[in-house]
Amino acid sequence: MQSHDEKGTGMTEKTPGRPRDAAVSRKLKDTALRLVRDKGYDTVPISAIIAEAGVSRQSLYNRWSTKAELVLDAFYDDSFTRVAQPLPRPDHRGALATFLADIFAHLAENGAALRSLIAAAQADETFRVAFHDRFVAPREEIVTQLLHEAQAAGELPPGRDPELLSAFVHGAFWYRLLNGQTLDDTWARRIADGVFGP
Amino acid sequence: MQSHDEKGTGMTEKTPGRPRDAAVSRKLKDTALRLVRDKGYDTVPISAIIAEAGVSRQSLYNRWSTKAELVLDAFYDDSFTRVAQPLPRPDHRGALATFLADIFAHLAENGAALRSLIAAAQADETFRVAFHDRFVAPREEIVTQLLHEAQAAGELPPGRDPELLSAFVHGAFWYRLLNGQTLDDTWARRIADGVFGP
Amino acid sequence: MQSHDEKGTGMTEKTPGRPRDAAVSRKLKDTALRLVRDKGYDTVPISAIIAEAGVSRQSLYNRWSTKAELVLDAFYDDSFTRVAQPLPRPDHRGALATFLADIFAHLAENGAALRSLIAAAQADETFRVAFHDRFVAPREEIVTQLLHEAQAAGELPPGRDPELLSAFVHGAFWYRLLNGQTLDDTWARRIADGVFGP
Amino acid sequence: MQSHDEKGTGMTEKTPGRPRDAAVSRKLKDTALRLVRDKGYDTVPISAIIAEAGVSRQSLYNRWSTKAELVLDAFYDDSFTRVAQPLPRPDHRGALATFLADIFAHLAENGAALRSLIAAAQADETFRVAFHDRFVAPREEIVTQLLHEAQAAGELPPGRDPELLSAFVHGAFWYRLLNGQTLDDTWARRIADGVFGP
DNA sequence: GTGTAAGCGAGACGGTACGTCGTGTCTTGGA
DNA sequence: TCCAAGACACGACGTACCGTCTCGCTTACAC
Repeated sequence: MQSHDEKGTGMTEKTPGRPRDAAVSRKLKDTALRLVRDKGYDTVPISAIIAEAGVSRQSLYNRWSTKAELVLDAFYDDSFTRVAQPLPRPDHRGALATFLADIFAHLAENGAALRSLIAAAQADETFRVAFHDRFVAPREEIVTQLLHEAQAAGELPPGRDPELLSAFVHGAFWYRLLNGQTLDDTWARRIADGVFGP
Repeated sequence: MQSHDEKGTGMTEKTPGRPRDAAVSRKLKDTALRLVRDKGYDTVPISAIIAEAGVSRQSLYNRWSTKAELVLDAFYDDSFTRVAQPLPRPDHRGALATFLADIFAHLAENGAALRSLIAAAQADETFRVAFHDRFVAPREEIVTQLLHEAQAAGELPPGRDPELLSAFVHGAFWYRLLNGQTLDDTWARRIADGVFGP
Repeated sequence: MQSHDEKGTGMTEKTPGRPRDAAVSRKLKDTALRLVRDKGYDTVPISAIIAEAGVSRQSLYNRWSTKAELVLDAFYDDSFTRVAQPLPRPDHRGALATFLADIFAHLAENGAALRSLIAAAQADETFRVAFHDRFVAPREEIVTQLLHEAQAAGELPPGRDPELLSAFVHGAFWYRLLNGQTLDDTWARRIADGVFGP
Repeated sequence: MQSHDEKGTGMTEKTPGRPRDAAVSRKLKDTALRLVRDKGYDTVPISAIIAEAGVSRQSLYNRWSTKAELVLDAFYDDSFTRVAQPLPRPDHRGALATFLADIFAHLAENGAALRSLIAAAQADETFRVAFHDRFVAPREEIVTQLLHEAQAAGELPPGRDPELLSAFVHGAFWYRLLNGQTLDDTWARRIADGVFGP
């Protein structure tokens, strides 16, 4: 629940002057999250966010340089972000299917916003990196880890390439998401089966 | 080399008045293509395209409603668009690797633009559909077809799911592209091997 | 009733493209004039002018670079601007008094605006020059001319210095105006008497 | 060398708490004076003054409500402000010329700032009054007094109107100043001659 | 001494205004 | 009807000041 992108608050060193008002950050992130979910990323102008949040323009720019960064932070704070749910061990195939099904369930609410974040990432390299580090990489790591464990447990044939399979899994996920296709439990199962084999 | 998106030219019905100047369309598409490749999709304003093309604003809007549609058309015209290169039959695994390697080679030049098109597609549903129908689906179909043939030829185990594998292939491609990772011959081979098994 | 400051319309050469809409200029100048008269020069933001005029921001900047230039043009167009009322010849002292009394009468309505224009002129040299050339100098010239004629007619002693006396006249006017003091017929008479001697 | 406008220090009543730091006032006035002289009144934002002075924003607002008041105070402190130099008696015409020449000499350095103070006075009535009381009225009084004495001494014809002549003198001064015209010894002499007659 | 009250540097904060940019529609004159 | 040129309404942007506020600290005086 703590921010990563906010400017100048990297460390907790004591700074002179009036401290940033946490409520302002809170309101901005909450409003941004809500508006982006409701109307979509680029339909929402910055002015709308600050107006709804009842906050001054400068207060936003004091914290974030871009709408993208604000929204990224907002999503990170959001529960959607919980990433590290422990996966049940014995059945790795089922674990993967469940993990994917969970993510897909969240996309019902956040899919549009996630798509717009991916889109925004294509126009801004530093944002892309931040987005990758905080959202993409952790999830990919989880799957890669799971596949390695499955291989160690003999559930996945030793010849398979976990990194590649992880890219397959996330790729299939992104590909369908960005092409406006459905992502449901069936697809989660199908992907898991495709990875572990018939 | 013929346009699909251009407005009002679907049929060759006789219209009264002065006919559209094909050179204008040509200049617009060429300029759009060049500028987008050079500076990126959303760095290039429409004003810049018409200025460079030496064409009036209205002439553009007579043909396309959006920058996205123009650029889509421009890319469609471009050689990058050739999609249906015949695949050599006997070795399907190798055919897939070659097919991917070809695409990846084109991305060296067009990757950035393609990414921005995918990004633009996230904000505009009708554009997304057009983009999908003209760029995404054909290529996916090629791979699906190839996998089916490979299965028929016994090169791919019968238990495998060609549609899913096709999603894996394109997903891996998109995933790496959109995350700014390299796509080279090695990856093409690795993907093909991942699909056909070790 | 024709503008001097409007950009790019110095000559009546035929320009290609859609011509400027005279109604837009009209509305801008009228609104600017009214608002400045009512609320004072720097109390009126540009945004208020364009909002009231129902005109786009760019349309204003197409014509004038500054609020100052717009307002100056607006005042120039205004009847307040009529400057060259012919002065009755025989009685030069009375003519001067009448001329001043006329101006003072106009100040009842425009005094505040004139003060704010003078103030604005102090911050912007080019505006100051424009203001001087179009408003100040013509009036000073009238008085100087009148004094010369009076001198020729023997009404003003030959030893007097018309340029200086003209500066005295306008100076007294400005001095009282800018110091918030009254300017009425009595003062007009008093100034005229001071110039021509008892 | 003592301030008039500073808030809350009118009397020397004992106030509890830490007393104001005179050095802060000093630094503010000095910096304001210097910056305004160098770059002009409205080119200098308050932020620049406090930054240069190394003083906090609040410390300024503790003392003055406006940039205008601060600058007014700064100028009042400045040597330019010395107003009451005794005038030599016998030759009143020469005394006036000298008085004006002195003022004009100071304007070489302070003219721009004085103009901007006059400008600021047009937008703020209470400031206008303060400015008038401290800068304008005293000087006008000196001249009026001098003219009365000259009249008593028979140097100025009894029919002349000292108040009007004083307005002439200062008016001519302001008029030329605000219109960006030169003010030098020649003009001082010319004005004096105009007042006393040939 | 200790408490109280204000000054002080620093900087956040809600505002307001600014001038620029981009978009899609429109209105000229001429082809 | 097309075309080049450019005006137009609209809406968003990021910046600049302003005057107020809230921190933590310091400085005086009163008790």
